[in-house]
Amino acid sequence: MEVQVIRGCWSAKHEMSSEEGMDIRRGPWTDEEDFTLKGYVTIHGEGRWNSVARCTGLKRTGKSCRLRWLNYLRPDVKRGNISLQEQLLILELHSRWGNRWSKIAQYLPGRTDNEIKNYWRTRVQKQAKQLKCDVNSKQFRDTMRYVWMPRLMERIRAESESNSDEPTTGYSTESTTDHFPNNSTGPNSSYQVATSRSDPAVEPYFMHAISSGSPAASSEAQVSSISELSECYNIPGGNYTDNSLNGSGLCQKGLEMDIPSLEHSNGWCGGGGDTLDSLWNDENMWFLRQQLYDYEV
DNA sequence: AACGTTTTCAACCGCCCGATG
DNA sequence: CCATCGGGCGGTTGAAAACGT
Repeated sequence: MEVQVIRGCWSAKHEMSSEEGMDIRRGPWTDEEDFTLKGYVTIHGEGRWNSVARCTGLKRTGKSCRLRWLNYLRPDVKRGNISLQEQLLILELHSRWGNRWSKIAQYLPGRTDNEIKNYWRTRVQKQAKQLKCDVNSKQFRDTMRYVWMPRLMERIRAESESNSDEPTTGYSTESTTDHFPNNSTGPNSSYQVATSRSDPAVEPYFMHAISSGSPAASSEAQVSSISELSECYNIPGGNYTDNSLNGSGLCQKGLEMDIPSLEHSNGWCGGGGDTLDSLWNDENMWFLRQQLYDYEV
C-alpha cells in the first residue's frame, strides 16, 4: 500500500506543539520537508539528527527526521511484498530473538525494523488470534516452527523448482535432507532450503543466517545454523527438551499430519499468493485448532 | 452507492544506553 | 562518579485504505 505523504493533518492535536518555545511540526511529512531532509542528508550524511532542524529550518524533532529518513527516504528502503524467504527469516529469527526488530532487520536488506514489526503484528499476531492462542505461547510457537515454517520452506523449494527452467544466476539449492527425520518431512521426506532466484537481494543474508551461524552484519549475534534449525525438527535431539513434545505432542503430530490432504487446499503449495495468509484457510485453521487442542490435553 | 468494520503502516512516545564533559 | 545529550529501540496510536454488508 503506497501511502502518499500529502495528507491532511495526521491529527489536529499533534499538528503543532511547542517545545522550548519552538514550534514543532508533527504528523505526515510533506514533499517539501522530504526534499529538505534529503538534501541535508546528501550533504552531511546520516547522524546528527538534532542539528537538522537548526541547519535547515525544518520544524521537526531530530527523532522524527531520523525516523523519516530510515523508514521512508533512504534510497535502499523497500516496502511491501515481503517474500517467502523474508517471511521465513522473520519467523526463524523472531523465534530466536523475540521482538528484537532492529536485529532481525539486519538480515533483511532494505527492510526496516518498523516494517518487520508491523508485519508481525498485522499478520502473525492475527493468525494467533484466529487460532485463539497467545502469540507468545509455546503452542503457537510450536505451530509456527513445526507447521508454518516447514510449509514456507516447501513453498520456497517449489517456487525454486518451478523456476529451474530459467537460466540460473548461480544460486543453488542446499540440501538439508540429512538433518531431518525421514518420517517427518511431509510428502517428499526431504527438506531442501531453496535459495532464492526470485529474491536475490535477500539471498546472501538468508543463506548466511540459515547456514553459517554468524550474522551478516554483526559479529555478536547468534543465528541458527542449518543444523540448529534442523534440530528443531529433530525431536528429541533438538532444542526441545520438553518430553511432552515427544510422541504425542504437537511437534510430532504436526510433522506427521496429513500434509498431502492439505496440499490440495488453497495456497499451501505454489499457487497461492505470497503472503502467509494463504496458508491459513478455513480447513487448515480447523486442523491447526485440533492440533492445539490435542496439544493442550 | 452508502455505510460500517477491519487492516495496514507511517509516525509518535517513552524508555534506555552509550558517549562526553 | 554524575549529569546531560543524542540516538536507538520497542510499543502504541490513529488516519487512510481495503473490505464486507
